Amino acid sequence: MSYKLRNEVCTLRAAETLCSFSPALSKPLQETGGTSRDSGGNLPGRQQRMFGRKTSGEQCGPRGRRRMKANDRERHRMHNLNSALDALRNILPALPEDAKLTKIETLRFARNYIWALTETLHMADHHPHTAASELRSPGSVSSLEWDSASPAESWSGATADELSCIQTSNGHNPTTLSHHAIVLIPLSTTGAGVSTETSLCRKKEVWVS
DNA sequence: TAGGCCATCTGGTCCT
DNA sequence: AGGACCAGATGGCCTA
Repeated sequence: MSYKLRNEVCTLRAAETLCSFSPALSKPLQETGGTSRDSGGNLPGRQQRMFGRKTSGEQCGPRGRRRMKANDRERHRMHNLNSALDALRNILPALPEDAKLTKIETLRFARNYIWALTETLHMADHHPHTAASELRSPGSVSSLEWDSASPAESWSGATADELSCIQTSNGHNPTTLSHHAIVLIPLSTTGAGVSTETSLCRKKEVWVS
């Protein structure tokens, strides 16, 4: 089962569980819960257990109603947060269709990506005459953790103006992506003494399309 | 089977 | 008072 499908099932069950608590709440969920995740599928085990769980939201009375409203808002808030993450994933460089970054991966990759772009701009200011035609073929490879917490440190092997473009694995199975890499193929401005390829990769494995 | 990831519920805290 | 935000808890699914 793909990552995406797994989450579809998960959200579906939660949605239907919610409906079981209060049919009235199913509407906002369908409207905002955003996404295709809320449609289709059957209702296996997890929901059965959720049905059985006694929550304060199930209780009638003012307190129970307040809790249910708060739960609804919280759910809505988290859906918005996830939508923002999806939007962020969409503007990150060319990931394969099926490959969805996890939340933490998305944030870390975005951070690293921004860092790379910033450094590229910075170096472009210092070397305005540098042309894309000077792109060289990759040579040595230095592997870096894909979700490195500190891009500036992790990418110290390459000067900033080397970081020019980003490629990704084009594997179709999302689980394969976790074993492959997103690779920054650098531009060389001087052609001397610099590493020619820097990668963001997971599990120390570099894969270049 | 353990670990990772996820959605949801929940109570506390802060803000308007 | 009510909403937003946060972090902990819970439980399901998947992969290695």
